[in-house]
Amino acid sequence: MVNRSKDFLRRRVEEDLELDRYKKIVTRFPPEPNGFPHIGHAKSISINFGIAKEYGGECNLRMDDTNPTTENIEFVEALKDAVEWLGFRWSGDVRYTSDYFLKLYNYAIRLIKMGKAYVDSLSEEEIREYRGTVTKAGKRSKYANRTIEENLDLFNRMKRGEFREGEHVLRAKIDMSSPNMKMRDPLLYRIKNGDHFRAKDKWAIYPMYDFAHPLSDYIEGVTHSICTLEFENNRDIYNWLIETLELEPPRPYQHEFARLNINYTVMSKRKILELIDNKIVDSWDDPRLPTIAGLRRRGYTAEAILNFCEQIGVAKANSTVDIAQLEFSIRDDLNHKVPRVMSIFKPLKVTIENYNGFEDINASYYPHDVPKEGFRKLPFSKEIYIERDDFMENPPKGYYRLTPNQPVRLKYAYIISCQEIIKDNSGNIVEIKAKYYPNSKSGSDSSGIKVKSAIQWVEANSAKEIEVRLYDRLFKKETPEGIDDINPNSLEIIKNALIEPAVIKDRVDSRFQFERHGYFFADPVEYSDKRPIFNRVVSLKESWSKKIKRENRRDKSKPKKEHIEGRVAPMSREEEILFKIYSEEHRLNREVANTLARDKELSKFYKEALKEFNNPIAIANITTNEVARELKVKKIDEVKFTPKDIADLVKMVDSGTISTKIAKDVFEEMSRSGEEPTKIVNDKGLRQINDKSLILSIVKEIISKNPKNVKKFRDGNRKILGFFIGQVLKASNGKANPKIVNELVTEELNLI
RNA sequence: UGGGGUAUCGCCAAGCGGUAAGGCCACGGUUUUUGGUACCGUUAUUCGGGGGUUCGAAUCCCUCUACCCCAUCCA
Repeated sequence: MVNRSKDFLRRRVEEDLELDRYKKIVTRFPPEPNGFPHIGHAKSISINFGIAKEYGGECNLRMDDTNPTTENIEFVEALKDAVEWLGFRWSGDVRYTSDYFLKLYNYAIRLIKMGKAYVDSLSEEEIREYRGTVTKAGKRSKYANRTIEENLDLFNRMKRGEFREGEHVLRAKIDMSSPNMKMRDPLLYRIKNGDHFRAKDKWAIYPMYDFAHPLSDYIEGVTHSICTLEFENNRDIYNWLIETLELEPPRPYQHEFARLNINYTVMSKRKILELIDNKIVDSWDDPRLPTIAGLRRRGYTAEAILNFCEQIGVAKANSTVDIAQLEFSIRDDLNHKVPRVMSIFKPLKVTIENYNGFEDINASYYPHDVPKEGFRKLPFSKEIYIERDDFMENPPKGYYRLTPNQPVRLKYAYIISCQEIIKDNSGNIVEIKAKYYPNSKSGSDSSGIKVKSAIQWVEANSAKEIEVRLYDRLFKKETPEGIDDINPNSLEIIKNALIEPAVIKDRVDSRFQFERHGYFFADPVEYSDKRPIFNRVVSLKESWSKKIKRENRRDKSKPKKEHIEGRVAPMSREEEILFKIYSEEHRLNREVANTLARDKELSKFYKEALKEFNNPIAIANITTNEVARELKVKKIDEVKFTPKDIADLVKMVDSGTISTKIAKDVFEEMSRSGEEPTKIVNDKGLRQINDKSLILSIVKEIISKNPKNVKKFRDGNRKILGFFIGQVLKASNGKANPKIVNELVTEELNLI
């Protein structure tokens, strides 16, 4: 990760720091303790704690416990645990929104006193009706005009528990016809009778998210309140509250990023809970679940998860990450960490008829490319087990393992070849009689026999039995819709797998690679010496089985989406007249004329500029492009340049004093400082260079400095022209006439 | 449908007017006592579509399209 470019959040943080908006960065991770955190939370944790760490700030862990009916202490613990396990430390103690209830209550009082909040007594259904719809404005409740005293009294009595749930709520008085539904007098407080898991029965009213969240951020001195995309609409309330309460700066700002989705799994608390309730998985820490507890129990490491979070990046586009990316991150991590051992899942007995006696073979735990040391003893005798799949009587082409006429190496031990196949009455292979080559021992092989592969094995009498749990993706569909999409084979249990004894006796690690099978983790809950249980974290990448499958797979390439062309809204009568004038009299091209005709402000601006300098096409072009951009973000009376300024700018371009490229820079400066264009050009000496010989010398210099790119050009890369033009322009501080540069560069390059 | 967002390779994702980064996946090859790893190579003449501005556009302007979010007394 050499030059990893910064994501938009980090860029914003850096900007805020540079402009001295904050002395120190404070972020927060604010989960609601109503479920176990999943890998989506890990992404948020990684962002919030990561940013705080990188910029020398702090990150708070805050339990957003404003809804007593769903929250409890078990989830608080799971959340704390997850953050710690991922390796982060929160600043100070764990925070709780419930600790701020009194402060929040006082803010509410202030809002009421300002006339900005009122107690509403509409029923739940009425409130819904009054809210209107996305296309229809809502209407305000008749209770909205209660006096401040009435509101204060009612709110106070709500707090004291004098009312039943639903009788009254506190609402902000904002705008019932706001196009943003969230701003239609949002609820601030509601009555809840049950006990809160921390505040017990102290409160009868509880703040809503939209009220508690910004204020809690403010109370904690949070600077960057980072949340997911679905809260974009809530940002208006966030700002409204802070502004309306006239809170002392510095204040926090909310920023949103896209939540994590992964294919073949589900990420929401609701859906995970559904799996637990339907007994499809055992509990929150089921190794098939994308919960942190599940991943952890499966054998994922914190490093792998953190790497994953870093790899997928942070952006604002809704996206679904391929589960293969997650699998990569754990393989990548475990590869250089864990010992390799041999295990047999489906044993096939092999009797080595010409071997007698017993020996202990010294075998390294790590392959040559893992820079770690460690050995164990591998018992060897004439009776061993190999994997059933590692022998085939009638092998397909390209099969590397043991066959009636293909020898194979027993890893760390000898080369064997098949002498006889023993079958039972129904024709199943039950045993292989083999012979070994005494001079082929690993490390001192003088047999000269070439084998295609080495396979794993265990010695029959010393091998230990283990249970292995082979986990696979939970759903068979990429985008699961429900329980019907469950992968019925998401868990395969092998009760009597065999493993070399050192794994059980020495226990050098809790994670192993079972060679050629995958990475495994001693189940932290159910493992015992009597019944050792290993979870498969992830299988190894396997090109052999894929190659076989590929042969009978059809190509199902997706057809490109068909594009539907929509209809442009028709012009009004006046617009049509304008369009006609612009395109026919002023000879503007249709697109420009169209843009101008449909936009009254632009049109007016254009006409005024035209009075100053009669060059309709040039004025129209700059108006519909540059001026239009400014008008998108500012109102007409906020822009700092006048039509005359634009006309002057065009005049300079027209006369060749400046190039269009310089004109853009001047325009930027104009809209920033409001200075006159001629002054800017003079002050900065921006006159363009038209002297051919001067430009030519720069061109030659650039060409001689970049032989590699010259070669690219000669090899047919025309786009590289842009590189040379850019370089020449840069060398002349942007002043060289780009048309001439273009001409000369092309000429020179073709000469070579 | 009003508002707010988003579109760059099969999946993520850089890019902010001057040569379309990188990772995953896939595909070849080399090394290998793991059909693993590592290493080398291949994979976007094109950035949702169409126009326009410019010497030059993924980037600026116009327009169309698709998808996501908002009408819980959830967060």
